[in-house]
Amino acid sequence: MATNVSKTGKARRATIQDLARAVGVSKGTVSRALNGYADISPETRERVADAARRLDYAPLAYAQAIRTGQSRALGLVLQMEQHDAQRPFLAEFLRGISRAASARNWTLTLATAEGEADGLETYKRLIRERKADGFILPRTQRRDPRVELLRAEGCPFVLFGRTDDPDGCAWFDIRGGRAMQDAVARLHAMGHRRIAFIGGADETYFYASKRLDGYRAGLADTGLPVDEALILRGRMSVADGAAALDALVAGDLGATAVICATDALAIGAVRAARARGLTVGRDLSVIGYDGSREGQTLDPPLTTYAVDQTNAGGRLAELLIARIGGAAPETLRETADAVLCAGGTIGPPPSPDTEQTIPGRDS
Amino acid sequence: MATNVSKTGKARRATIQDLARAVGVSKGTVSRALNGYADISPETRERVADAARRLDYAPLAYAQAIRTGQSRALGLVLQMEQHDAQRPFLAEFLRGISRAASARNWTLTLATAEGEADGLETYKRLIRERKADGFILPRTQRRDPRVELLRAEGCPFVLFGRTDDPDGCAWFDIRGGRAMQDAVARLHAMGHRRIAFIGGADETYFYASKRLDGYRAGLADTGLPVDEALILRGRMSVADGAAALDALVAGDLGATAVICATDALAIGAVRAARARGLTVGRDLSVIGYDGSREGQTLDPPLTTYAVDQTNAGGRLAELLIARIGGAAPETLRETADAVLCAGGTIGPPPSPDTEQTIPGRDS
DNA sequence: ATGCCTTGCGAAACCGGTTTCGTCAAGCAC
DNA sequence: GTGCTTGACGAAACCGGTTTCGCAAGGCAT
Repeated sequence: MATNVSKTGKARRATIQDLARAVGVSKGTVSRALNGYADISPETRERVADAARRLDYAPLAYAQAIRTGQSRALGLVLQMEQHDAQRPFLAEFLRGISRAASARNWTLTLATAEGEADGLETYKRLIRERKADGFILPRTQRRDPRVELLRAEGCPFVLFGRTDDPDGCAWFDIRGGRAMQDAVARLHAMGHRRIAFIGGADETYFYASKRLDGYRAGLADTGLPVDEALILRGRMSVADGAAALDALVAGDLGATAVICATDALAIGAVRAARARGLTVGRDLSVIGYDGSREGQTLDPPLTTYAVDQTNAGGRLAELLIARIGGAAPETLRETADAVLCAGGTIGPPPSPDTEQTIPGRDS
Repeated sequence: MATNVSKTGKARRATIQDLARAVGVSKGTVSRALNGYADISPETRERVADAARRLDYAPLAYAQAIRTGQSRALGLVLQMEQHDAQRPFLAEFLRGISRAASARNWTLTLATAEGEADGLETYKRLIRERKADGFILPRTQRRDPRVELLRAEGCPFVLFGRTDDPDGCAWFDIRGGRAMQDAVARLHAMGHRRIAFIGGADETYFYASKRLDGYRAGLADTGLPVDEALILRGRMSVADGAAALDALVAGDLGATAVICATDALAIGAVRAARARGLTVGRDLSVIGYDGSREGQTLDPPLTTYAVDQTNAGGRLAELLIARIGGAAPETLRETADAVLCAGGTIGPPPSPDTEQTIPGRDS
């Protein structure tokens, strides 16, 4: 009559004791069997595993945590002041993390913060109360106070992006610079010779500076000269993109293509170009970076480099779990490339000169 | 020399034992003092509180959980197939939850699921392993399998929205129907007499049916007849909105205004109207619902009813914590209204008749 | 047969809290 | 002064796991 139903009639979880009784061994043996200790006979291990399946037993992470100090929870703190960029991808990013975490029976603990200072306080609180065993740090800066804090606290973490001082850091990064470089090559191959760049003014973020570097590298690869006048900076909003394009046209610098460090900038550029009566993809080529939904709902859709946020979240979760497990950070560094997402906003340059206007010359 | 620094030199958390020693009482007394038991003298309580502050002591939620069964974690499962609608607001919604939760020293455990079946499995897993003490259910359906599951499991939950059978349910809901009703009244006051409605085809969601009800109620209030031909249904995408507007114009039903159940539909309607050469806000009035960013970046911005997602998340967290604390669900039911967010997409109807075309008659 | 090493498991301590129970001293009524 | 109640706290059990330690049984060499 000993069932796992309490007096209230509600089904009760099986505990490790129940399992031990069912198998006829001590609970210490059950624990060691489930955790892969070597001093358990294969036969006993098998019987324990069977019984666990039958009784639908799973250990409580928080009960384990009290002894092991680990609660199998990944931490993520979203800083809400960074509106624009993070928002569109959030759901996919979370999906990636959550999927990878659940697959290994970890969970995701999420918090939000209102600014940098509040963010740091939030990390401290979560660490002090051990709400997470480690953290994923989105949108890293070149010099990132969060990294310094977590390093000092001895708390495991993984960067989404990179930082200037890689000491003790594990990361997953998308090589945005490489995408910019590829963009230059592509546009050059199409015939463009005056290629402008609209990037972020704020190079405290690692990715912002890397994208500009990539643009420069692309010019170097193709042998095009760097013209600083073709490099425009703004914040990362749509309006900034529009303003930059206006400045570019007003400067009359002969640019036939514009590479934008983000889709938001690119969307602004496309709008401003249209407002001036230019047909994007013919009179002017525009290429973005992000693979945002908004860019794809443009008509024609924006040519851009898409980032797989679900994959990024998943890899970050895996890396962090490994890091918490004790792997050396140096062994936990991965990068991936953004992939070109063909749209309709690039094409050969218009033909002010002879080259492409000679009839019949299409060999 | 007894400090809270371990051999490794890393700062160690103060435990309840440390605190007990510092005050000179037993750890049971400390626990009871901190948890507000009556059998502790005011003086002792004060000394314990002081020492806790000095030692920067906070109990570990998972150590408490092992005895109390509660880990002070709110659960949220996002179902990823519901792309469009949930995504734009996600960050703000999470912010609301997280803020309210942290204020009471709770945390948010987040998981994602790929579909309804996977979602239910996810809830089961989280419940079985007690990863959360209760759940916030976003996007409730009229008959919601999650509600049935949680009810059966005896696990506390709060709905964002409502459901047909309110038994045992706590909720926070935005009265979308009331917004639709208000929209009709407003348009009627401007002079519109033929007001169409573009809504969702799928009335398994409570809110979809409520919005249509609201539209009908608005017509009834103003004495306008219900013309079923003016009620169009689609899924909730931009394309559906465009298709519905096309159908409306093709039907030549004399509609001068369109109320849309979501901003996505409204954006589609605006686009389709423009494609036909209509000036929205003059030739045709369009009004949406959601307060989405996309709607506000239209030019002119969409007139819509905005939902405060941060507040919704916050209220839901509060209600759920109260529910977990044992409050009766009937006492935990709140509603709020969406607020009109004035844009430029509505105006008086165009004047096919004399009324508004008589020159000089602008008294 | 003896001694030694290995294998496999039980017993018990332990993690950091909560809660029950018992007890001692003070206060009060008589 | 005695008996009873009350207030305030300590001791210890407890929650559900993990980990250490010790020991018995069996195998092997001698």
